[in-house]
Amino acid sequence: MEIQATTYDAYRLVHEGILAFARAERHGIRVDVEYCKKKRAHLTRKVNHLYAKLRETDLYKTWYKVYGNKLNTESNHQLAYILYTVMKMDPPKKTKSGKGSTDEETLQQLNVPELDKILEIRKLLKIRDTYLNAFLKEQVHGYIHPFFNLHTVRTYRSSSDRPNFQNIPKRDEQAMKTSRRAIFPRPGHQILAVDFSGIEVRIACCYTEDEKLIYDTLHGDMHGDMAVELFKLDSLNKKYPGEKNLRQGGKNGFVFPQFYGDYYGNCALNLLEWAKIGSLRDGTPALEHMQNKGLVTLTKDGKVTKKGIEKFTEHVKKIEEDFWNRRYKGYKKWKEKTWEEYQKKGYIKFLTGFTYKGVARRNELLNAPIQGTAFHSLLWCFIEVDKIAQEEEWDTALCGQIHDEMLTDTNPDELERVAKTIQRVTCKDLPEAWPWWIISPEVEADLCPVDASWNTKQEYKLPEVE
DNA sequence: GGAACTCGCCAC
DNA sequence: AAACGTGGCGAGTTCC
Repeated sequence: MEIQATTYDAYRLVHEGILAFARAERHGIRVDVEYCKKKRAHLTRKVNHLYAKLRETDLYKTWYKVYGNKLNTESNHQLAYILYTVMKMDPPKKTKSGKGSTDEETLQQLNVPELDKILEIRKLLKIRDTYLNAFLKEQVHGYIHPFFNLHTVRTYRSSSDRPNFQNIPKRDEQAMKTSRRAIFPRPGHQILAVDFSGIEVRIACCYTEDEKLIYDTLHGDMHGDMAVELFKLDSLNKKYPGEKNLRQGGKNGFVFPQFYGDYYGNCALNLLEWAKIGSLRDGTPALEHMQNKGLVTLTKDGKVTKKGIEKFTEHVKKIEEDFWNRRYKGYKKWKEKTWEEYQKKGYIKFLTGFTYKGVARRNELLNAPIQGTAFHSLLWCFIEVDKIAQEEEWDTALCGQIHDEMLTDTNPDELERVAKTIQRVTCKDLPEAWPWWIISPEVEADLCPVDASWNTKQEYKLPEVE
């Protein structure tokens, strides 16, 4: 690559980034203190109610016999001892340090109805303690001031703390609503969030210059294509919910894990989980279809047999080989070249001028430039938008950032101007400033109504910029 | 009584 | 041969 950013460019990005983040931190984010208090109490009542039910169960009675007054339902250590030592159940999964696991997946597999109550309690406590309580602890005069750090992450991404603004629930409906209901714009303002679409894949395009990857990103559907191959479908259409699930499986069970460096063994197991909730447009369950295609064998009650898992794993192995050796061979070549360079020199350089050095495993090393550079693109835009906001004396302010997304606390009168500016900076100015952006960036936006909390966001079509 | 650890779980 | 990248944080536990 002939275009080479310098270390000084990297330094400047961090320097200006810190200043822009400091302004966002000072601005802060409004929280509904009364709501947090009320909801916190409400969750406590709910949890107590669940505790009362749990106390009636056999599991609890066994637990009490062993621990007496030291019994603590939040202690996974105690729970593991009860399940795997006292009750002598076989742990379906072990933790890194080799003890029987008590995470959600494991407890569900154990098929003990009482454990569902523990999971429900865990979920509510997570919302109460990690989010609502943290907001209350950190708020000053109704505003939290999350920090955005540029000095903590090996890949030169950012992190956030006090409180962490980058892990507020989004996927789980209840957790999302309960947590984000606490986050508000300034009075009379509205929250606008703009995020890059598939930025890591696009950055991978810039590094690898893989023609097929570029084509698929712009015009194709790599997740759908992979689902078709993995589940041996004739075709796939997202408009059928069962087939949409299979596409999700292709994406989250294969494509993303592969890009992070996972291998066919884990992917196969993952994909079988996705297959359970997938079906064809004619209603055929995905697993049944897969059996018809000879990908798995099922027991009478519809479970995948051990032999079936082996068969499917072999199938996924072949698809993995094809994925890297044929489909994205340019990407593979880049991985080999980059790993070799690192082993020879002890470091690699990012397109943004940052140097990655020190001991790294292969997956870490190959992920770093992509993750870091994706974030630097957001950071560059954040700085630009912040500068324009200063120059033009906006009443609107940047107030936060989540790796590939920026949030503004927006004056509705300025909404169109703000949206246009962000659209222009992200999609036009960025690739002009950094010509190694050989594929066009794209952004999507969400907007909340005026004076409405973050859980009310709706898709917002950004104005066209010529 | 605090530091350092494990585990689980939220985000990208 | 091995096999998922980057974080923060609450709670429990262990160590000193």
